[in-house]
Amino acid sequence: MLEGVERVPYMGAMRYSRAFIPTVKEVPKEATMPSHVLMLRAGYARMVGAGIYELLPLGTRVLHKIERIIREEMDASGAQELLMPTFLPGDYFKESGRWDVYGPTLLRIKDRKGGEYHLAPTHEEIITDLARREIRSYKQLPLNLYQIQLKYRDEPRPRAGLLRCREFIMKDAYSFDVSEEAAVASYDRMRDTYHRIFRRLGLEYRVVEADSGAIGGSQSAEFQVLAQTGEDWIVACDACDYAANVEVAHAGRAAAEQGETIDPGELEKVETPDTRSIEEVVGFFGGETTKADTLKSLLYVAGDDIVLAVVRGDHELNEISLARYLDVDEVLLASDAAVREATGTEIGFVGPVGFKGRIIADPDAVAVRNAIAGASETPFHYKNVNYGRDFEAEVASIRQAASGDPCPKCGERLELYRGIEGGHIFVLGTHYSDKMNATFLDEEGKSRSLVMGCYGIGVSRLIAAVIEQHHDEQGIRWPVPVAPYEVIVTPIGKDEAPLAKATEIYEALTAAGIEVLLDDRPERPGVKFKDADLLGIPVRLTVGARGLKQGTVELKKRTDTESTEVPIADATGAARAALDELRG
RNA sequence: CGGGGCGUAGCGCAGCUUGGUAGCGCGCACGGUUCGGGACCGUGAGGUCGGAGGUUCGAAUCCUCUCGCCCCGACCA
Repeated sequence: MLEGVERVPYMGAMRYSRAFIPTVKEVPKEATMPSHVLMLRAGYARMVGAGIYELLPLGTRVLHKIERIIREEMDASGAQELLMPTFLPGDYFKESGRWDVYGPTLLRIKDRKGGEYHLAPTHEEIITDLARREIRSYKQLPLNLYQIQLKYRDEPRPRAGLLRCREFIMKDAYSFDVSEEAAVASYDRMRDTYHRIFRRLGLEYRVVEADSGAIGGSQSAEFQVLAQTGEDWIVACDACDYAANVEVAHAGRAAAEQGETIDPGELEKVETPDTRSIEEVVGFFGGETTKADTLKSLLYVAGDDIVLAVVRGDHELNEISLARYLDVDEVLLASDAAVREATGTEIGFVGPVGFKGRIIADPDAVAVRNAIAGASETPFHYKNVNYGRDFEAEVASIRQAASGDPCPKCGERLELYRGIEGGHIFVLGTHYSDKMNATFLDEEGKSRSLVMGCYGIGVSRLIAAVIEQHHDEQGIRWPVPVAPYEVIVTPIGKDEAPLAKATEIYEALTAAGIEVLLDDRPERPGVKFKDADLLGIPVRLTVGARGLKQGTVELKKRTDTESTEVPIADATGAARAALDELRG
């Protein structure tokens, strides 16, 4: 027996006077975005180094809430949780080739004997190794295994608090199937599961087409949490379900908007000093000239070749689209020297007319009549450049989609959003199982490669993502399912009565299974209100002498500006009703 | 890795240009007054001025190197 130790319920209750919630008034100077500022100010997290954070008790409670939702939905989908090591021998990544491919992002460690190890940035290899050792028969499939744990990436630039860390918590799941079709079925099931998870977290998000990046794979989708502070740009159609990361988005073709009826003018070379950018070119020609009347010509190195990419002046080139079209891993913008060598002119005066190499032009670029383009001679531009007459090119969609572009699916208007990548799901196929010889025997006794999928959720990142979507000037406004406490009971005034009554209410709420914080600190009302708003607890019950006389307490939702009086006897019921209402 | 900024008390900052031995606000401790939206008065504790080297009688301040953090870009499941 532990004498004299106060027992408190596990999930439910906490007295503020005993809680470790170090709030601060001033904005820490290293933080710029709302979630970062608020997590530090409200005492949810502290920084230890760039991209390395401590989660304090409140932050940990939120993390556990998110994890719990993820576990419930993952388990419901038939996936099973396991734990894999974080500290890994280098052999597995060497076997898959990622020891080299990952480069400096992989945090490498040598042990005392000089053996090469690393901290896991992700676990495809390790799980594939487990699978090849343990899966032998189609009868063991399908199988979906997941884990929630720390991952490490030596990011070139950690930033934005928990949004981009070097150490972070991730849920990832790996599915194993007998065939591509079965793998796609697993993928679809995960997609549904992710919808449930993101909805329960109270997030506004879009599922978007995405680049599958270094992981490879035939299909992938990102779950992008919409936030002005997000790192990714996505386009989405409001009329249909098309949505894509701008990395891979295509703009649909507008129906002959540009006057194809305009007569082509005579090609004319114009001396245009100091016009290296499109802005400067437009400024030089002045008058009615707009960026859309010009062609932007960019020289790219693709493998051993140099190609000229042409987009309309007001458009941005999409390097991923260009690389895909050229079927290379990546394209690099040519250096000044390379441009001079290939074209004999300076950057800013390059153009398609007379270019003696491969030209890739965007459909919108070739549609421009009487365009202005570089003359491949310094310092000159051509006027009245027309595709077909003055230059030829391979036409391919290589520009970034932008706000107002037509949707490639339905033709309606695309809108641009910023997003935080909260989850990413992939069909991997046999990429890893082939490399690592992970096979099983099918019904006919034939050996076949396991067909895999992988599914990540940036769990710690989502804490910040939720705050980005749910805050105001005063502080955080947690959605009920992830709030560290559901109700804060705030006794006001120096008398005994409010604290005594508040304590009763606190105990009643706890008994009713509601998670409560009792602000029993001997602070002035203003301090308590400010802290309650900052912490973001969804429901506040204020117990003051004023109300006690009339037998009422005050109930205020964090998202409301007005409070309501409720009878003391009814406090628990009213709180529960308010929470239910907030949950929707 | 390129460009920019910042390191002085727990937090936010001044002092540096023109060297002379460190200050303000918040927070913290104690006493008193106050008590429905970050109160007030008084007293007090707290600093290797990021680190190393140099110049100088003397360095937070000038010089060199270095480490860390933030922002923009490059990069990025």
